[in-house]
Amino acid sequence: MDTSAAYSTETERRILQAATDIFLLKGRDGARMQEIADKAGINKAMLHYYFRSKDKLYEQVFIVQLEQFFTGLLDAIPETDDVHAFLEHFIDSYMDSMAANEGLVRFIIWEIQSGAHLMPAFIQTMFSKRGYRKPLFLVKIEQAIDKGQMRNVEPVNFVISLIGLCAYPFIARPVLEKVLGGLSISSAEFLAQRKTEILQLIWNGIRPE
Amino acid sequence: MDTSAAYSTETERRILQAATDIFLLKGRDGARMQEIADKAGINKAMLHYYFRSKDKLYEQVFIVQLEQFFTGLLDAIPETDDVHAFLEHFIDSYMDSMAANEGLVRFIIWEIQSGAHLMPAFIQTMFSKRGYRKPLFLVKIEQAIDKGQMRNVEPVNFVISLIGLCAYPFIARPVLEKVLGGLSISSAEFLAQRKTEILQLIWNGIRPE
DNA sequence: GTCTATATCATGATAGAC
DNA sequence: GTCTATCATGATATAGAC
Repeated sequence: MDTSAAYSTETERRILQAATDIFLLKGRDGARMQEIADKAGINKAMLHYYFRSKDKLYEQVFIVQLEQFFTGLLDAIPETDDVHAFLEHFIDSYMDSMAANEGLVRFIIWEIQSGAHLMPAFIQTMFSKRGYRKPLFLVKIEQAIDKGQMRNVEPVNFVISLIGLCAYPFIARPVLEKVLGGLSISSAEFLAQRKTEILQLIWNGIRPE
Repeated sequence: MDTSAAYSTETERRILQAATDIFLLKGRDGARMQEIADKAGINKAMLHYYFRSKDKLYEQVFIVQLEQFFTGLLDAIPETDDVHAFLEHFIDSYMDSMAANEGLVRFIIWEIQSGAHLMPAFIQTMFSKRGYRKPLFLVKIEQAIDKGQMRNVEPVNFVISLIGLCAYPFIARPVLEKVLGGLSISSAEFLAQRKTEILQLIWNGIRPE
């Protein structure tokens, strides 16, 4: 009776895995149904049998990947009340996550630059799964300001700064690695140095006046 | 005798302008030769007559646009020796430039995410035009450190931070504007607020210990 | 230089036999 | 459910008349 079980046949999982690999590597437009079929070890007709169209297939991949990404981001928000420890842990987790998922970063940027059309629907889904609550991040910042642990920054703007500092090296990776010959963004050396610099910059930057 | 003049016929300029508009709007893959031809007021055959292929046409557009972008970036580096004024002026110019060129930002990000394959050749071109010199930015920072005007940051890492703080809102624009309902990244209000926050964050963040 | 018509090809999608 | 064969479309690119 459980018809939803049919939604996860072995074949279907193989297709989704192959589609994920290809879409993350080549992007929505660059991906070819033939290539996905080959990688999944089936023929094109089966792709359309299981998923109606390329768009539908892409949408499935998108939802799974973004859920994974945001879950990771939320999990990187520690519970501690100490602002310094909070920042240090977040920066550490978030950057490690990006360093380990080059394809996912590229995928998300592609999607954003294409207009982020799937975003609103995705956010709706996340909300209905987790229930709406004010982002923990903003709450933490407001608390820290109230306690006088940091100066009166505009919380949203501050989050943009923090995320930007962490994410930018990965966004610009291809240029940086080409221009600064020999640099590897994901190398332990660069990552460690970058984390330290971000933390120092932020930590000094938000000190109460 | 001046055959190079033939390289800038009215038709050719119309084509380049149309191609620029379309490529910036739709990206390399999304752009259609037919659409470019329509916009230029000619037919497809002429595109291939003047530019051999779509790739060649794209490359021309790419070079012109990137030269424009980097020239703007370099022009945004003021001569002043005062670190605070230097940062303030750079942040101001750079962000205004991005706010006014949404299409160009998207174009560059697309190109970067596709692997930045045209970058090395482009940088070569820039060097041979301007001659190599150590980036003024790095020189300024090293001087400021020597003079004790800022703490001993790693210069390259600092530049990445500064550019990241300025550029990230524009990179993430589609998401930010969708998630934070009503926010307009290019609005005078947001820009002014953001510039102030970046300058304060950076300025506090690099104070000598 | 400019146009029409067409070659050539790749892709997403489907029909229909088994 | 699975396969082969094929359609329909839309793209780049070119041939050839004017």
